[in-house]
Amino acid sequence: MKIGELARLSGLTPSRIRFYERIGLLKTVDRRPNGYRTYPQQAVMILGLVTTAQRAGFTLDEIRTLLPSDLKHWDHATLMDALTRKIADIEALQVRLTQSRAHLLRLIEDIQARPDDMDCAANAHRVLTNMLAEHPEALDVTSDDIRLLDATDRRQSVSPGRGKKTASR
Amino acid sequence: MKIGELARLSGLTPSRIRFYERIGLLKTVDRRPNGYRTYPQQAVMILGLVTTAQRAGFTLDEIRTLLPSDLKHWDHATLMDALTRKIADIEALQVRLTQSRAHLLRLIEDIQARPDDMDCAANAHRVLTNMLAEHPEALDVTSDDIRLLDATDRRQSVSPGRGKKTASR
DNA sequence: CCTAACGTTGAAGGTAGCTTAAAGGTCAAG
DNA sequence: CTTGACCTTTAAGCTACCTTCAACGTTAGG
Repeated sequence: MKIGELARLSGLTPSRIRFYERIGLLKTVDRRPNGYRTYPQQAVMILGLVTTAQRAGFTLDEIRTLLPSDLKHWDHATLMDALTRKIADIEALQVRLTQSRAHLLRLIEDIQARPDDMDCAANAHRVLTNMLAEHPEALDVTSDDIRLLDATDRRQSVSPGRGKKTASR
Repeated sequence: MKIGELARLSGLTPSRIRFYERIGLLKTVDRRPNGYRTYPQQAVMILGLVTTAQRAGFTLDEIRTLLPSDLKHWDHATLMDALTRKIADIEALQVRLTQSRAHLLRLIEDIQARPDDMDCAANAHRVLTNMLAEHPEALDVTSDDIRLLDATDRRQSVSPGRGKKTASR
């Protein structure tokens, strides 16, 4: 079949199919005398495999190293290993997402939990401080630093502060 | 403070801080007579906020539109809306990941469930067919098409198939 | 024969979020 | 005075995954 038909059958664009060929992902392609590419039926299955693997989170590079030239001769051990590691990756990502979600929920609650006697600016400050205190890993900042920020921010200071590390003139 | 110190306090590289300034993410910056950038203490908090928001899944573009120039004057409604939608995004992603994970697990099981009397090639074919049959959305392919592939693959056909444009919808 | 649809190529563009390079100015210490 | 750490700029590069463009050849149908 020609590239257009393969595109229709696989749901990919011709440009994408040619791209996959260029990067060595689709090797089952011949040429007709007129220069047109011609594909075996198998190509549909290969492309389906590629997009499926992509949805599962594999990069094209990974897919290329896993994909045998002949769909019948897989490297069983390598494949199983890759699948297992990909599952672990997914699980790690799920953990991160769960944390992010919880973090956002806490943030929403925190914003809404504004004491009646607190104005918006002070509430903003309170929420921000809580948030940054919750994740000190990213900020190379000690609790001393947080307290310091706290103070300077409250004073709305833009003047040359003279803290410990913070005040390099 | 100068950019080096801000980099140390925030945990970001100077280039990244300059980059954020260039794309309008960090506007609290002045210049000394010698051309050096100089930042208020607040900048540490802003950068912390940016990286935190990034970890939560916000793009820099989203962060820019949400970040007020003054940390004390947030657009409360817009912010809450963005947070809520981001949580929904995360949940959608979690669903997808759960599906991917389940899919990979099924795939592993399927590969291992090779009947004793089946050779590797046939098993590979069986697994592939199951897999592609499971996700017809991506492939613009009917079960008829699958059966077709099935057949041609078995016959190892590479012949000039001017196959009827089977079910090209 | 003409036209529309299809095919070919190589190069460049685009997204997101930075980093790196090149070429230079500033500053404090020894 | 020199060294080295710091600062400046613009431009280009990088990863991943394609798309788009320009310029051109081929084929099927009327």
